[in-house]
Amino acid sequence: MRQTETDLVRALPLFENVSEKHFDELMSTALLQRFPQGVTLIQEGDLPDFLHIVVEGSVELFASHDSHETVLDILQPVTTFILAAVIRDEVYLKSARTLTAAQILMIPAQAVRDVFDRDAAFARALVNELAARYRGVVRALKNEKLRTSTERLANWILQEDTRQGDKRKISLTIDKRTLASHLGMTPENLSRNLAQLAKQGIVTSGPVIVIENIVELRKFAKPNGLIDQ
Amino acid sequence: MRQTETDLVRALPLFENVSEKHFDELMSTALLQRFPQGVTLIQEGDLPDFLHIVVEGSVELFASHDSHETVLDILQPVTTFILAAVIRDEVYLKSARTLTAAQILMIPAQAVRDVFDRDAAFARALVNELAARYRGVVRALKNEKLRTSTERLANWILQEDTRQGDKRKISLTIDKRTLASHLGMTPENLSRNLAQLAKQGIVTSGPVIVIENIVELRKFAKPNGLIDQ
DNA sequence: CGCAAAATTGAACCCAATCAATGTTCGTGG
DNA sequence: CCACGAACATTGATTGGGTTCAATTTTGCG
Repeated sequence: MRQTETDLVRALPLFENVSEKHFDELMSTALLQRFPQGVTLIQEGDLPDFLHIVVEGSVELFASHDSHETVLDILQPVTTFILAAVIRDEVYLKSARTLTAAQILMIPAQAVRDVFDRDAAFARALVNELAARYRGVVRALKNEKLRTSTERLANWILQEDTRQGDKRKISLTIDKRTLASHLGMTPENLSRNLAQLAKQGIVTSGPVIVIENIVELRKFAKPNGLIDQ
Repeated sequence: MRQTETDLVRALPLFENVSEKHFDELMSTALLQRFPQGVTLIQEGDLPDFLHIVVEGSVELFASHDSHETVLDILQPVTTFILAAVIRDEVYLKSARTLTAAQILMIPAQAVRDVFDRDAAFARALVNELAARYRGVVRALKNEKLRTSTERLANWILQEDTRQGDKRKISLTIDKRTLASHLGMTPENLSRNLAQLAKQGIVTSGPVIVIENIVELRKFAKPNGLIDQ
């Protein structure tokens, strides 16, 4: 593992205040691996071997039941995942697969639990990380239960515009099928919803979305600090 | 606060291994209060003053947006709530109200954060509690996204039957409106769904649900250890 | 009893998924 | 450089799950 990557991980809130000794202990047994696109990293129902951290690329978390599948989250660098399962040493509730080629740091679950028992700063950081994740899922649940799919899309566009620097012009980095499932809808519905939002001043052509009238869009989307962050 | 109640709280996994000194510190500033039914205990958007623990009665967690409301969870004794907001000292994402008359233990948020910084056992217990809660929300999200409302009801009946001692005869302790919103449906739909489940051997009369054919019901419900616990 | 709240039933409507057909884009190889 | 195929995207038609509104029945309680 190269120094730049170690530094990247070291800078994560999760490891910021961990002692040098314990950090080295965690990293010494860690693996940094490259995966091609479309690889299943973990499978719901399995017991956790590693704490995973997306260092590069993107990863989708999903779950299946009765031959249906739903995307629960899409992760960008740098993010830990399946922390809760590692902490409790219980089976994964979600599966994960790479959406793009990706680089994943894997820290043995036992090492995480060991250091967590001995390093108070790490324990505290874990609580904070978990609390943040918890709130993320609650937001997702509210988004799902309190909004229509068109509203979810409108809010996603507003957030993505902010993320891309308020250019009122968004470039899609993931394909629309993936975006659709991220937003909890079918690809067909994403098409229809984008067409629908033309009434609110949205113009779509291929992988580019232009916001012509952000006031109208905001009025329709009704962004909410207790759902969106 | 009476000794029996202190003992009850002391026995919670969250406080089990906390030192006597720190436990006393937490309890000395805590308040144990009785509330009538229908009282709003916390309001989404407010900053947390207390960590709450349901000691008696039941409490519902809900959220509102654009004049719609959805129930996110129903809590029975003995359970902490809004832990994540307290840890991070960030606004509540949910509101809480009593469903019945209830007794609530309230520990000042600052005291929780103070002890958490000094007591490693408490910090560890918090991580475990939070991880468990996190997994609970993930299960709820999967339940919502991967099942129809009739399936959610069927699974709820199976779980409730187990909880009430496998008598194949369930008594409803909460009214049907509340149950409906807990299961993510309208009261009208709960009625229809119960009628629907007659085909699977469910007989409903008033607040009593009888399971005549549990094999059929299971076949329909398709319980799943990665959604239901 | 008699009233109010809760529960049920019916009808119309809405949102979203599915199925099917068509159009578009893009990478590959001739 | 063009032709082709495969995956992706759009559009239309249909269906289904679920909400809403309205009317009626049942329940619980003073």
